[in-house]
Amino acid sequence: MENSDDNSDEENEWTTGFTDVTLEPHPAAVHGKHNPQPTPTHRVILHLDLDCFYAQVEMLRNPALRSVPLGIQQKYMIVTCNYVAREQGVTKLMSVVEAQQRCPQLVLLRGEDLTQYRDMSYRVTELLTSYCPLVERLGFDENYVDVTEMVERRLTQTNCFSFQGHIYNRSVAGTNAGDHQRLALGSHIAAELRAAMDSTLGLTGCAGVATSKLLAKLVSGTFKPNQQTILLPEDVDDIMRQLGGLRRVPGVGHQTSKRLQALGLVSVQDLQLCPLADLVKEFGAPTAQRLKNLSLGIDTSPVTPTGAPQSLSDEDSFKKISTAKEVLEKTQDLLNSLVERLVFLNKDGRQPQTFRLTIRRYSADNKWFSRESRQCPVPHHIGQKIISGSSDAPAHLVTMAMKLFHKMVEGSAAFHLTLLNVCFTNLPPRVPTATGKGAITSFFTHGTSPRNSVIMSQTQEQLSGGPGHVCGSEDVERSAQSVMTQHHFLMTTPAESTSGSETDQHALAATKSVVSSVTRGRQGVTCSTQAQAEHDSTSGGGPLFEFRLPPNVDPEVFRELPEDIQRELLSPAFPRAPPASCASVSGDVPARRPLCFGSDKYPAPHPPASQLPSGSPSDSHQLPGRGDSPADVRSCGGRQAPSSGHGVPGDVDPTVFSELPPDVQRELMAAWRQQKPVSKVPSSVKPERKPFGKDKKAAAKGGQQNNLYKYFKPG
DNA sequence: CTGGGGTTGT
DNA sequence: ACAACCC
Repeated sequence: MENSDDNSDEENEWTTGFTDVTLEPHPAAVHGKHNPQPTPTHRVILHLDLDCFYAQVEMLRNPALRSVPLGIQQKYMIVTCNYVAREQGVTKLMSVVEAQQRCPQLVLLRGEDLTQYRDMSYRVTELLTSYCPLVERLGFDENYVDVTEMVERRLTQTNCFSFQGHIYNRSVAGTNAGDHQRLALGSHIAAELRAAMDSTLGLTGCAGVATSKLLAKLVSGTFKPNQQTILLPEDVDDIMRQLGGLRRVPGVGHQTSKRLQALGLVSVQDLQLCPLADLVKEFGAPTAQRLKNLSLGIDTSPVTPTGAPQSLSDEDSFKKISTAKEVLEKTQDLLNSLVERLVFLNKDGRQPQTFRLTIRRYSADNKWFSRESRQCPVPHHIGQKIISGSSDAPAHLVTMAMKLFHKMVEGSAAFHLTLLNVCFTNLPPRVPTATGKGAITSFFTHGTSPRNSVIMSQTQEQLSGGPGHVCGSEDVERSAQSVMTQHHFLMTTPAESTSGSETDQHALAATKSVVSSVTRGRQGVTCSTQAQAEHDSTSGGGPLFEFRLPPNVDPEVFRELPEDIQRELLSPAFPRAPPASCASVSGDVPARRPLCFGSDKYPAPHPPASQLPSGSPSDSHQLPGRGDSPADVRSCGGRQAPSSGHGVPGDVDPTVFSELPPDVQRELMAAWRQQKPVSKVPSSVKPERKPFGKDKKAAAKGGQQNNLYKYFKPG
């Protein structure tokens, strides 16, 4: 909402001190007992970092991999590996050869195709966003969350404080949580978010709790894996100096550290003590101040909600490409998958206005450096074709790409490329329409729409309540109602939409039925796909995605469908056969495991995190919606089985459940826990409900129900 | 034998 | 268009 920066009308004590920093680090954190006012004086920032993310995704898909050393390979590199492999000396960014020397039984999976990782990554961000709107992504496996407002809210609801997880450099027992109320509350929120990630997505990770992004990130990795750590203000200087090399400061990259080294600065302490004037000469005032602040552990940068991506690119590297024909074919492949991705992403109708082609030329000397690119505008009608799934759009794009290519490489000259990249940028900011359709499509967005986010987070706050506050069932009901209402919008035409819980339940039942039929359908379809060819995935000049849509599918309608369902429709076989190396490990590995949790999907031989070197002893699984007694009961150290039996009623297909948006999942679970409204949704809502209406266009403009039924009709 | 993505700033 | 940063 527009008043999201609301806390600035009060005087804030903490902003001024940072600009003229010549003093030592501590911002003197006195959030005091003398000041019981709710005015937020200190931020509480979380950094969440998933454990060996790609490996975790693969182990979710095939739990047999949990017990073997697993590496994810891109070209000649191990980009990440599970902890079994790490115990045997495999590390991130190690060459495949060395990894295999250290660990001959290492199981390798190809990780060049990021599709599933990206999908899961956005599910995580989406889940976090459903609790709190201020979520910033950093890569695929890290998120910052600004939980200041949630903390302030809980501050008003409790006067009993405790820490969850570790405290940097200190013992929990010897530290008074009452002296660090906000960070203490933040640590509970961190634990809840991690528990939510585990129980709804089956993913584990670390968290850091601190007063800035910088500090939260630095502290989050103190105890790995799957643990969390708080940094108290009095330990800021320690953690900074403990870093040692300047290169380890986030924001100081290779170039900057080299320039600093040229100034004689190598350790964090060197930079802390360096006169600002010296830095200004080398870097200019703004960067100089920023660098010095970083060295002091000072970082005022806000958590900026990432929202929908601002660019989409697809690239491949190779040893050599030296003919125009090869360039054309590679470009075609890249464009096919890029366009496909854009359509997936394009639930909200964004249209790229710029296209860019990037190359890397081989050069023995400066192998790494040279990337060159050329870009051009995307004509409006082409953009239209792209996002509407028109079959000839890629042809136009290939033409554009080759023109751009020849702006960099002369037609007659010899060349040697080692990389090609195609990229859509300049995606226009989304304009939420005032119409009903706008509201509907906003439901389908990645949860990154501010409007959507705010709604969800408020809902969630009501659900979770604060420590010490037992959430009233009224709150739960109202919250559930709000989400049901959105489903109702989704599933009914405006004419039918009367308010009332009964209608809402029918709408929800319809959702379940529809999703159920499609997910079940695909399980029959998918089986025994090929062993992935050694070489590249998708063909040379393979069919455009349009051809893979069912014949009578309106692309516009298609765009409105949930992502998972879109993907299923586009590639029913979902070609993801376990590579040969995997087959040797477990002959039983199925052709394709649906990418979601649930007892029938993930056999869950052990609950996801339970076999990991145990998390912090105080980790509890406080599920949202369960108003727990005040925070001092944290001896509930045992983990409840997270992913398998988390309270989904027996008459609900876990597959169906898992395909619902994460926030809706939580709403439903909350409602089930309270034995509330939706529990009486009939279990036998099999596709008996009649599809009606066959007018595609009319359906697309109006309610979604007809369209959905058209796709998923039982026949 | 260093990947396949992303963002911001100039 | 590129360089820097992040993972």
